[in-house]
Amino acid sequence: MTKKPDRRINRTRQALQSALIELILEKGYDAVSVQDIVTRANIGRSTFYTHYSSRDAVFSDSFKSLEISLNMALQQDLENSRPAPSYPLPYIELLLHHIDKNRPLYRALAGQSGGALAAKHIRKILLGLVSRDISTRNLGVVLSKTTSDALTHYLVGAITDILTWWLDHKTKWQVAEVHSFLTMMITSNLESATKTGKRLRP
Amino acid sequence: MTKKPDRRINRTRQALQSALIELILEKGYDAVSVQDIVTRANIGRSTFYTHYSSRDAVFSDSFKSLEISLNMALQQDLENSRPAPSYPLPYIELLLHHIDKNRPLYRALAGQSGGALAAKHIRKILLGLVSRDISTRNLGVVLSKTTSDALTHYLVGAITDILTWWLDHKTKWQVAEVHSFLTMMITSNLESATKTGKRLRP
Amino acid sequence: MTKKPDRRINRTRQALQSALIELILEKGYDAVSVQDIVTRANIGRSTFYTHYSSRDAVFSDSFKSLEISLNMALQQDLENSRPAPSYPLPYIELLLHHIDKNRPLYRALAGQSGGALAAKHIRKILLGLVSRDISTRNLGVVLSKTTSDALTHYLVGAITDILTWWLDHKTKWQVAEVHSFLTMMITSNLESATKTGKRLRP
Amino acid sequence: MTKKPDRRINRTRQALQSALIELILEKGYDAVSVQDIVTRANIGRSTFYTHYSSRDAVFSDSFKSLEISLNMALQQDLENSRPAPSYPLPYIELLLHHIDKNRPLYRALAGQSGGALAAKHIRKILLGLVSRDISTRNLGVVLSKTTSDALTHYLVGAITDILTWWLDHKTKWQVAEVHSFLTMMITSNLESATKTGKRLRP
DNA sequence: TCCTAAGCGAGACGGTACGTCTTGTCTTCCA
DNA sequence: TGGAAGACAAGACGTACCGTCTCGCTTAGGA
Repeated sequence: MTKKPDRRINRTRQALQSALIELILEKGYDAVSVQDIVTRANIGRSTFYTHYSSRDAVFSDSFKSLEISLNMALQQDLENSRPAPSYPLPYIELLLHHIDKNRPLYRALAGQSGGALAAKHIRKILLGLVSRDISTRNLGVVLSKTTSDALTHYLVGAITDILTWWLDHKTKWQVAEVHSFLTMMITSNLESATKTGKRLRP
Repeated sequence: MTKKPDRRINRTRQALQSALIELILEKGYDAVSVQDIVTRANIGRSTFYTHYSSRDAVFSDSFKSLEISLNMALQQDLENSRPAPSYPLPYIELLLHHIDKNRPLYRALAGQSGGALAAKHIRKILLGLVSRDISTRNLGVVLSKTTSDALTHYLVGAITDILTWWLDHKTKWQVAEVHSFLTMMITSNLESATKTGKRLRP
Repeated sequence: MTKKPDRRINRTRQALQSALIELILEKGYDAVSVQDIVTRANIGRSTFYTHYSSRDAVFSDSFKSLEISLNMALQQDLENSRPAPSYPLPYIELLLHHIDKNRPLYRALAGQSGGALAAKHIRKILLGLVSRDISTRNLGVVLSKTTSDALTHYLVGAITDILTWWLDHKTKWQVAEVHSFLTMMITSNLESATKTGKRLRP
Repeated sequence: MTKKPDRRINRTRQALQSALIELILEKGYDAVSVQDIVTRANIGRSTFYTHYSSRDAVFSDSFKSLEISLNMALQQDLENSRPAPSYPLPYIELLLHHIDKNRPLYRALAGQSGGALAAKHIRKILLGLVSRDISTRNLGVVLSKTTSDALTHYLVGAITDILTWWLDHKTKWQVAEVHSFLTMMITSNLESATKTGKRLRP
């Protein structure tokens, strides 16, 4: 028999996450201490530790909600575009819009340990999506496991760096332009990999 | 008239750098404290701070020697391959060998704040080299400044992620295979960018 | 509504004070560092600083208990001896006994910065008592404010130096003998001041 | 064969002493470090330790010159007033003038460890003078050794405290008034001691 | 509706590491 | 080659966080 959870718990976690985000925007991730968070959230120090093991855990939890909604949207998008996606990686656009909307937060994270954490999460999401994409396209048939792994990492690295670069140069390009650029580049990589794979395994 | 520097200074810095590297290999970057370093190096705490402002500064200094020697080698390589480099980014191979040789160190850095620092340095070096490469190939003529910037970051991100990935999967590929894969991918990106550039600016 | 104080606080302060006294007796005041105290007391360094601002503050606090009990005893004594104290400064005897009992501690303080601190406290106590005594005797009526101030400091200085001298020469005199000597000297000063005062203000 | 002392030595010591005095006047004794002194004096750190063992040693050395000149003056004064000094302790006046002239320095020392040092020196001088004075007056004949010791410390303590008190209350009394007050008090103590001594040893 | 378990704030506590400061020794370089 | 300059080892200082803990108060949810 599962007990009904105390509803205060979510209130507390929400308060901590909000406080953290506020503080990141104010001072940057690295300057935020656990003490800062609990003070801002009007939460006792020990209460913090009953919910989270560290500042990073709060951040990851905050991120998880983004992660879930993003994943859901991407999933949706992926299914809609079947069976023939006219261009590769349709979910990239979603990601671009997500970053565009949360630019102040991502800017406050940039170059700090929170940035690395966020990048890790995004990379993880992308890795899953890109690798599935590559399988779907039957590139796996013509590529060895290692090669398709490498291809995946190549693309993920390229995309995340473009995102990071774009984060600090919004003025230069709109979402559409970044998207178009990435589409072009990724397409060329996919084609090149296909050709080479075919040549190697006729 | 500049004063002759006390030769003890270099001895001290060398001792600190060696101690740091040793400790990174033993415990991982994040677990190494300033006190650990000075204890291992038999250096007084205050002496540490007369030479470096932080642990990261020691690490960056250690890295600088690598950076210089790498840059020199790359420079050399670049000049030798003129006027017609048969394949793009000849210096990539050097980088791969460098990482292959220092694999234990890079592994100890991976995922820790030292890893981010190292990645930052390598990224900086690559950014310089790749952007110069792109100019040399006269892609600058057919590409807008922003597009060639994006291309540069695309390639740099792709390369660094491949390096990171390879760092943890040595068994899969030898240097030659990584090099060949990168050459293929980068070539396709460069060609694609050229074509698109030409189409846009006939 | 006043908050109930955490009872751990007194435990901690008591531990710090005891540790300090122990260490003074072992090494002398000046050789005792904050680190020594917290190590001996099994107290965290930061906890020390939440309670006291320095080693001297701990010592002053230790002293305060003596101060209070001494003052209370002196007060008591003063009231009992009314209305006609047969000899001046009856509380001196108490002070002599106090020092006699704590001789090892005072010896360990002598000549060190703790000695100066202790002397300052005792001087302060004496200043209060002597100046009140002088007022009580109506010397204030015949003496100007400045003269009675000077008289107070004259007597306080004389008494404290006798105490210090006696501290290192216990063998020579017992409490009774010091007391009798001081009574004689002080009496002569009080009489002389009275006469002179009367002569000046008939 | 005694070596001719290097003239530079005195120059160096003089520089260190002057620097110390300057710094005491600027920041107070306790805030002055060895590094401060050598920096101000334009002297190398090791050179400092060639000449003095500590900051206090420099101060004592500075003081010694005062001490010598004071002692000489006192000696002179003592001889002139023979065989029948009309009032006790003629040298007190000299001391008062000395303090009056160096008031800024003594104020900067007050309450700090330098103050204790200075007081120690002055006390030592006074002890010598007072004890000789008491012998001269043949009080030694009527008083036991211990009693005359006690009398000496009683007077010395009283005088030094009056000096300290006066240091911070210049406005109240001029040298003459302090001198007259001390004469009165001391006289009464000497007479009282003589009477008691005679009564005890008829 | 009460009452009991839990969530919670407050903050004391033992620790660890920090960067600064001062001391006294020891090495290097220069005149 | 002797002494000034200053690099160095040592270690205390006061600060900032950390993660654990103890303590009462409040409050939600089941009896």
